[in-house]
Amino acid sequence: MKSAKSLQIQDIYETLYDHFGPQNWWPGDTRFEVIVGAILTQNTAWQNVKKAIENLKREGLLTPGALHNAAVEDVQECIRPAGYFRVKTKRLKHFMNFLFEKYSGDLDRLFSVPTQLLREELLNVNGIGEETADSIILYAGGKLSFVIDAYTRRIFSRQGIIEPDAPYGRIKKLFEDSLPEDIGIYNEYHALIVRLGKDICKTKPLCSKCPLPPCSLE
DNA sequence: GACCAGGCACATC
DNA sequence: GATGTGCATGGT
Repeated sequence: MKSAKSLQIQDIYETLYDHFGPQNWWPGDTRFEVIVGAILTQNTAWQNVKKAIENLKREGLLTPGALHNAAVEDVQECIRPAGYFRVKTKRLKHFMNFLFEKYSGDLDRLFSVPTQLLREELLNVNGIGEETADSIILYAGGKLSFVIDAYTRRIFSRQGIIEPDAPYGRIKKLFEDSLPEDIGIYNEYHALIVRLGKDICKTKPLCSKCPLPPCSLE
């Protein structure tokens, strides 16, 4: 038995997919690159994160062992373009310490942990909050965990489907209860929301170009 | 030059 | 428990 909100959430997925097509996220060649990107993109434009990732790759630091052993100053210099470079270096190091102390630096072992427990463990790492944890689980681990972000709040509150200040977990549960348990859909839906947010539904929205039903701004 | 970007931790009340 | 603040670079 699906609520009206669930049906809207399903309809909006169809609309966005038809409008934008598949987004093929996450941009990144390896699981480890996805994890690093998830931390670096916190409150930061992906454009800037790309430069940081390229720097890390060029310096040979984009593997668990290399990043774990890298000097703090070297990491800072690579990720400077992504902003918050001091805090983000700490956050990367916190994750590496967790990965090596608990899983010997082995991502296969990390992602063999059941999703719920994995999420709790990631949230215990200083610097990994709910969105970053869910991004890592979904896009690096390929496991079911819907990602909520600022765009999701903005777009779906304007649609009258959620309260703008609803807790993260409530929004996440609404999406997960509304959608089939399908990695491809979780993957594409969040990516499509970001696409809509970046292109159209910004703080200054271009509502004339929005494929969604009329919202509270129109 | 102001404003924004695919958050999070921590201080303070 | 709610609210405020620091963190930093680069594009519009």
